Amino acid sequence: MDSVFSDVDSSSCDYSFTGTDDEDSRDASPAHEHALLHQEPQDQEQQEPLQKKRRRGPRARTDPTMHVAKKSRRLKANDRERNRMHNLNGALDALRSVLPALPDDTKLTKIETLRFAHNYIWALSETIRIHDRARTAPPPSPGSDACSWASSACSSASSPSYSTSEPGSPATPEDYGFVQADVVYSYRPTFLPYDSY
DNA sequence: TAGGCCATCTGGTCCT
DNA sequence: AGGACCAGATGGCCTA
Repeated sequence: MDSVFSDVDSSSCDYSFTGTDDEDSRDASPAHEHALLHQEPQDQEQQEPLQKKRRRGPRARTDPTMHVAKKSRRLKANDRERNRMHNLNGALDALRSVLPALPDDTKLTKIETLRFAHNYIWALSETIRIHDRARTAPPPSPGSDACSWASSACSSASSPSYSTSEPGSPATPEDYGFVQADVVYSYRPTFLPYDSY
């Protein structure tokens, strides 16, 4: 079963209809399919090291009786969808690039990236809010640590970091707790709403 | 080997 | 009509 796809060139996208019958291959020649699937968006994919190339599974076969015109539309739709997802992933990479890097260079998963970005934005806005309040409000009493917290947090806002326990299980607030000058931003009990996603 | 993550295909729905 | 968006399904890759 696997052998059906195992010999598909991982560098190409010629993985559609490879299992269809003669009837199909008659009208939709592999060359045509290849042309359809090798419009622009494949370039970026080919620039990547061929480490993770997904081949379509059995489900990726189309109805053998499908008309050529319909098949062509499907192929184009597949191509657009692939391109769309590549764009989405590109945006996700851009988002990763502006987030504080993990100490061990671990790449955040998609969901981790979104959650972390959410928390990061929250932490930054919170820093600004506290900083503004500290500037406009009268000096707090000596016992209050709001000002000291804000100042320490803001003075070192250049390199926030977060703990990295288990990349695959971002389930604890500590995983995404920002630490700035020994101030853990997760002081807010409901800091991480990710469990409500 | 199981589970997590991911890429891809696919058909449905909505929008232009 | 065709494209964008979405969610479900499926199988490959990787790691514990």
